[in-house]
Amino acid sequence: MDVVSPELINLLPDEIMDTEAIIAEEVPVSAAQPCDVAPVPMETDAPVTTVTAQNPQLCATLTPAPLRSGLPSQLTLVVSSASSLAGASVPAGSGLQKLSPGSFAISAANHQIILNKVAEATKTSGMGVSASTAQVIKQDGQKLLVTTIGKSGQPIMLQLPQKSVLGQASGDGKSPAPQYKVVTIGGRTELKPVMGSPGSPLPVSALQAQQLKTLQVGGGGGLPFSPARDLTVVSVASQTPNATQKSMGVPVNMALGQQILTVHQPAAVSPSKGVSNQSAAQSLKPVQTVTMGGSHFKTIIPLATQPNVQQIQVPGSRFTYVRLVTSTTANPTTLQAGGPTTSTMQTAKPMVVNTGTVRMSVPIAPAQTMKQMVPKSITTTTQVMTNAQTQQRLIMPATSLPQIQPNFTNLPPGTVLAPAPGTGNVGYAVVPAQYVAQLQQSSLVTMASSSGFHTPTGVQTQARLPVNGLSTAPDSSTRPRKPCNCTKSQCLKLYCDCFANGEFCNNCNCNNCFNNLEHETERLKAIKTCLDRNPGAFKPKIGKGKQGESDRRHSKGCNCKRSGCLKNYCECYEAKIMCSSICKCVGCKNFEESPERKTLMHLADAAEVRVQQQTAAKTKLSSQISDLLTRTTPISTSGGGRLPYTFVTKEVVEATCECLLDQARQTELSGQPQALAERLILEEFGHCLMRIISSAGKAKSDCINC
DNA sequence: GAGTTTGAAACT
DNA sequence: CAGTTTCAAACTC
Repeated sequence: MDVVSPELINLLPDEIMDTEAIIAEEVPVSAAQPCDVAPVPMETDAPVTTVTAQNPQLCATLTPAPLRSGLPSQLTLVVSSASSLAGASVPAGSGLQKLSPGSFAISAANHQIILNKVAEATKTSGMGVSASTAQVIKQDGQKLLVTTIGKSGQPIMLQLPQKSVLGQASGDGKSPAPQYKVVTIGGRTELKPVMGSPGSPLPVSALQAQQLKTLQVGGGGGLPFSPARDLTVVSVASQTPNATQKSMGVPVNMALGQQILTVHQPAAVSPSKGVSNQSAAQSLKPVQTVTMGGSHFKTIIPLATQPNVQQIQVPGSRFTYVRLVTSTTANPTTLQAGGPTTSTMQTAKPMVVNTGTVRMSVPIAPAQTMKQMVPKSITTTTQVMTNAQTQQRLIMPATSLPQIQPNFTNLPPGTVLAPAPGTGNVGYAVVPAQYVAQLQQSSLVTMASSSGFHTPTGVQTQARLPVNGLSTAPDSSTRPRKPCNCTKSQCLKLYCDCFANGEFCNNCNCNNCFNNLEHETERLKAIKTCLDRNPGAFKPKIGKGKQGESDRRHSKGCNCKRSGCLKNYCECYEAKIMCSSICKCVGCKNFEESPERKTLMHLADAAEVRVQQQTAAKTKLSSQISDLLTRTTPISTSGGGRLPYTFVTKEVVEATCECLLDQARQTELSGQPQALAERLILEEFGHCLMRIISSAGKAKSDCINC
């Protein structure tokens, strides 16, 4: 049975697809909760191993089975709970949950174990609170997919709305559309019972604390995402129990570190991508829940081993979109796009990390660099965010996007979209790839929601070094940016360079800045306002020519009146391009043959050379001094307060002279008066002496110490 | 660092 | 669309 389509596979975290992991993995049942493995008659099509869990705590045991072959491997899986799993097919009190032989299959191709028809568990609902809530998979027709055990040991549960995949098989309308629950049992030694302790009267239901939200972001239905790619994502949101929510017990450990991923399963057998499958989307169960820890259950995300960065590559868009995920108290909601639901996303791996308070994904970098930047910083980030008190959110709600952004491709990177009405705190953030770099360099990620994700007051977290913006093309997505100094615009108008370039303010000097995730709503409104005024407001002003930079030109042209377009007031000059016919400038001197321009360029080049030479000379001098001091310092003569004289070697003198000559050249090139030139040279000489003395003194003290 | 100049953005 | 105002960066002293 081909349960998981290639599209889905692409969506799955690596752990799930790790065949080796499951093969090599030891039985993941926690030692603390030993499980009895007992053969139980089941309605299975193939002999399997049974996995039992001690009542009332659940545990699951997977007996490693060869999965490499294409044939369904035999596996025994017994999930049992004496109180909750005493289904009809399970001897009462035996504590065994039977899985019929036909109830599962192993899809070697997908490295998944498919447990079918665990509906019997629902019959046990009356046997106790635990049974009624979550200890078993109780939805009739549901199927449990036990995926491979991730190397990281992170259980991953996937919900596969089955109706869209296999629901056709049950098209008689009488039998409920089966659903697949994909559960990765990766606990290893971390595997712990999901249920409460035997003494606990109440089985702790993860559903009480969490819920899954299924979001479908489709393009064909008017959503701003790519029409070619639809994505269903699920947020796991903390919540209060909701009557509309269906609880599903997970007889495996879903403790710390779990990942929950819901993927809208497209027509698995359909070879075509992008085929509309709206009915499938509509068939999504609004809520799929997993019983875990307790009402206050929190999941600590072991990010070090997980691909936290989730990116969504939108065809036709130059941006990489990422999801910000936080918990939410919103009611269980299924957000669906109106358009096609076939998931063909190749690059995105929706992964919702669940915490009791905060969950997130990290803004993303270009796809090609994604994996490089994921690990460490994300870990730090998430640790911080786990402690936060507020909730972050998932990607953009399909229902609200059209209202917010008529043209998604015009969204500036960094756009944070407001939560959709009625969806609680679920929202989306579209973050530019550049911002990833900011995050990468920032030890603290402050993706704050309006409800209180804390950012150090008054401190932006931009990590990008303020490099002269002139050095790179302004339309470059990687252009370094100076910190802004906005005071009145709240950094929400195009006056603000950060905002205009779709970046969050970071390490800026702005006052009352709203260009951050703390002010998502305001920022969103501002973006919308700008786009209403000018749909291309966030498009690069300097368009690339057809044949490279030589054809770069300002998209609108400048309007300079007094600067002659030879100062940085002029956007053309600032971008190091010449004015073009579309410019409306007066007295323009920024054209190819302009002598003024040539002079300026010459001076600029000279200045650049000067800086380089100066830097090189200073570096050389310093290194030579250090080298000489380490080799020739006569300690015996360095007693008292006198410095050794031997450091004034030939090399030091030569390096000093180089510095002085460089200085002389620079003053000459810049046309400085002789008096000033002499002064600058003398000053440079003084600097050299200071460095020599300083290095000598340091070397002296070092030698004394040694 | 304060003040001025400049031109894009925003506004009317 | 044009004129005016606002704004922040560039520039000067």
